[in-house]
Amino acid sequence: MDAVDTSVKQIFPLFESDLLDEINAQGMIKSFAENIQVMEVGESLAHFPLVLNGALKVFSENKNGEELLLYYLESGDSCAVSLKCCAGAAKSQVSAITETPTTLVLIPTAFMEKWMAKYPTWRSFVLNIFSDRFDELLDAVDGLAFQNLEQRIKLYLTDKSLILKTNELPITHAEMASELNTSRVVISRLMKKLEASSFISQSRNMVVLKA
DNA sequence: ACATTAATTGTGT
DNA sequence: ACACAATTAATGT
Repeated sequence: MDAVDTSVKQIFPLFESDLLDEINAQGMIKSFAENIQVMEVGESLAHFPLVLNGALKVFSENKNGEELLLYYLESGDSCAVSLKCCAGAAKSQVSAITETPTTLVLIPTAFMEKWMAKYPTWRSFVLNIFSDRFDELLDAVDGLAFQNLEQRIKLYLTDKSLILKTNELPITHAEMASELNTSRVVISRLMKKLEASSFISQSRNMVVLKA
């Protein structure tokens, strides 16, 4: 399919054309609607995902069903955790859910390593993915360890508005609570504060970031 | 247009 | 953390 080639090319302009051809030949395009579980804890991966467009959130989930948001993926990203899984044939420790309608290119894991050796651009792409995600993870951990919840909320909201490309965020306090894994009441109280300091304004199912 | 209900948000202990 | 009050959106009549 030529559509594959052209869109991959647009998003990963650095890839050499041989590599694009291989992606074109081996990759499968898959589109998802918004709010679809793309990956679940415990699932093992036969394919390595590249995000063409859209956005997904990646989070870890404990046995009680509590979530903790790790990071967002958007166009041009991929997931370091799935890289690890490919390499070690390990099972995924995280889940991913589409945040907007999303399309992915799925590449059979077998090609991962071949391409690493064959294509310098692929190699550096993969290394970059690792480094980017690692940084984001550090941020997340830093937030957990050192920042107060108010800071985390601010970060969460600004991040989300970046991903969704709007500052009108259709979320409930309960959803935020589960992603940042606190209780809803605490979120409500902090959100009230943020509203008072006119960082946001809110109404039912809606938070608006102020400029 | 009004009443009923369910979901979301606010507050006091 | 819990319980409950207040508010708002959705639905039926």
